[in-house]
Amino acid sequence: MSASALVLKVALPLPLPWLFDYAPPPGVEAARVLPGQRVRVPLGTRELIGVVDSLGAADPHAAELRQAQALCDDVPLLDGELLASLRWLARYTHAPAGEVYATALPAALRRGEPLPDTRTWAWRLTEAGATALAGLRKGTRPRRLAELLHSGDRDEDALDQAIDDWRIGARALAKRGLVERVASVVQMRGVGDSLASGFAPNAEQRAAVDGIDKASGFAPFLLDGVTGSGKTEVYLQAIAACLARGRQALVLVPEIGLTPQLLARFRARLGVAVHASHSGLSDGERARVWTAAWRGEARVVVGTRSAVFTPLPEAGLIVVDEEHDTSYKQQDGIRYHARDFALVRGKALDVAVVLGSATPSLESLHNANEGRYRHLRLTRRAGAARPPQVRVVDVRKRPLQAGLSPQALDAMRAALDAGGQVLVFKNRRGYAPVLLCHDCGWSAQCRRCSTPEHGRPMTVHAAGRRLQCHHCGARQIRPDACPDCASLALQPQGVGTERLEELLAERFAQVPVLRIDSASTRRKDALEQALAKLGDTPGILVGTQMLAKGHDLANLTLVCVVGVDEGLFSADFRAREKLAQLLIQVAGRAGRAARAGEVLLQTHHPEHPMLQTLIAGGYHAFADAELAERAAADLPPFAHLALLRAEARHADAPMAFLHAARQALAGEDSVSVDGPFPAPMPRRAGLHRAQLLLSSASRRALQTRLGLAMPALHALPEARRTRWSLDVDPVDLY
DNA sequence: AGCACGCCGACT
DNA sequence: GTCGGCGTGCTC
Repeated sequence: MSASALVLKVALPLPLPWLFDYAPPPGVEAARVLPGQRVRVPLGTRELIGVVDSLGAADPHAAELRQAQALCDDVPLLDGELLASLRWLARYTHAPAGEVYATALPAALRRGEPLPDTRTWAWRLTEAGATALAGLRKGTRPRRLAELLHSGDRDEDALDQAIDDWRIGARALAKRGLVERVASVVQMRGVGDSLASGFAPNAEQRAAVDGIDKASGFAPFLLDGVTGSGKTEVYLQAIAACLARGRQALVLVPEIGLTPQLLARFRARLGVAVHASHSGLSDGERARVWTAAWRGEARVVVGTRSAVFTPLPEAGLIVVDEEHDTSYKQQDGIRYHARDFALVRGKALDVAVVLGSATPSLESLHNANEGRYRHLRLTRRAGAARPPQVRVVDVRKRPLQAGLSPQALDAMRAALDAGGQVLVFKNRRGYAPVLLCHDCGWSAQCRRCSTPEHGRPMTVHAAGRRLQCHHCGARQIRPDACPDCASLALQPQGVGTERLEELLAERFAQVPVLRIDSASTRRKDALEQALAKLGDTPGILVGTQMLAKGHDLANLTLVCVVGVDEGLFSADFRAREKLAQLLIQVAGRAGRAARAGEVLLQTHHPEHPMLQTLIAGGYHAFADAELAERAAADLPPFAHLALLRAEARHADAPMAFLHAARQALAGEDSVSVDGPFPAPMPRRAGLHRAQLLLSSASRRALQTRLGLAMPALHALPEARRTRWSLDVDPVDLY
């Protein structure tokens, strides 16, 4: 092989920041290979599936050149806009290209499996089948299937809905020649017809739909609409218009937002196949949806976070529903943000991107304020829903039982006695509790970092014996008594609610107490089933964020929120934003009931400005105030962050690595580097964890600094003794 | 990330 | 005497 011969520069799914050179596979000319093609290559003793990143001259520093085994496809799977956007993502996250490509491909394709068959299939009753129908035993699966098919062919999709495990019956009947599988013709109903029915837009909805419709090229929108204002209707109209132009639409939803009801609504209204992509699907199903989109067959894809990697050769629109939802940020592996990446793709695809929420993220509101997004407001609720009454309960010096005050328990009793239902929300538990005085509400703040306007909470460390500032690293011994009121009732927040369900079950033994958490709701429809079983009868639901959305509870009359103070005083600067979003969502739930609901907030700080602003002025008043605070404190969206994390078995390895990393990251310009500090949760799964925080008002300066330092970080000897990762734009600083 | 290689403890 | 613990180093 001459020195000037072209080699394949292959991106492999390894945490190594370089490409691997390979000679083209036997019988393949390098010049005929295209970037984005999958290749099977040898590496050491194993075989891997990589993606051709580019073609070029062999790297003289590389080891011996080996030969790729085979190309997996005749054409690139990743090409055009998607390939370009993924390259951008690799650069932005400072992740190896191979890991980004692997993340973008569905698991089956990542393993090198061939592109799946994406034709839709239907089943038909043969003549023999029609004759034999009456002879099949009644009530059996084959009989039910045959009966269904007797009235006409059915798509496999439709069969999935109609008969559980119909394939077993189909196999039995097919063996006897009674049914056959036929490629089905995609039926497109008149899109306009189906949509027009039943939609009478109000002026705001009309304006939103028109704005999105009339946009040409890349156009980001923030669809900012209160609960029940009909955002989904606006999406449907915009998608219908997109379909009518002959383009594909991609809709991203949070994991809990992708319900069978939502899909049914989309399918019923749009009149075309709606492909769903989420973690509940098998590898094969996911690969089929991806491939159908790649082939341009799938016209509407609705999916969760990873669906942002759906190929869209004929893209017309991208929708991100509940754009503030933090589940859009991947928390391990490639730490991408699906909402942000959707915008990058929308720009590259030159299409409209609609971010929808009743409680937009401060990032998106800031972008709208700055004129980077068009701000569409929906302020009117459909129907007669009334906002619930919000009551702030001062729990200072009150005896709490499993975190509940006597007032809350009394209110629950009253609501249940009146035949109503009760929701108890636990605010997401603080991972690094702050110290709070139960008698006067004092909380531990860092003396060095806090200003009168902006307190910097200290978090409880070392089994409760020490306080530490996560921002400047200051430490102090935990005081025994409150510095303000000398009370001894100092408590780390976030403890004491574990027994909540137990207590409620004990106290209200005569009604059902349903616990809804991520474990119990993982199963499809588990939440719906639990709620259906409860019906309209009195009962208590206990849970976290998960409960904030979903099925309407017509008989819900009381919502209690515990853990409000954890949100008010958390060391996590996003805690107040998340709390405000939760409270607004909760209020939306309570407001949907036939009778006016009540929301009860337990706090040690009834006068807290955040609560007052939120209750009196609503989410936007809160957001304005919070944005002002973020600006004053140099926090996102006014500053850009990157977090370098490290963890290892040995206590000193992460700190040693981060100290060395700090040297490598040092520079002259406007990027500040804080740390390394032990992580707010300093030990997890037997590993010692620490982190280094970078921040800058200039995204570019931060990116430049990271780009320059990354090769050095990989080369550090300390890097081999610790697991480390970089998180650009972290949403959680732990 | 895997996987091999390598050098020290309790087992058939 | 060997199986296996995980530390270290390497992968075109």
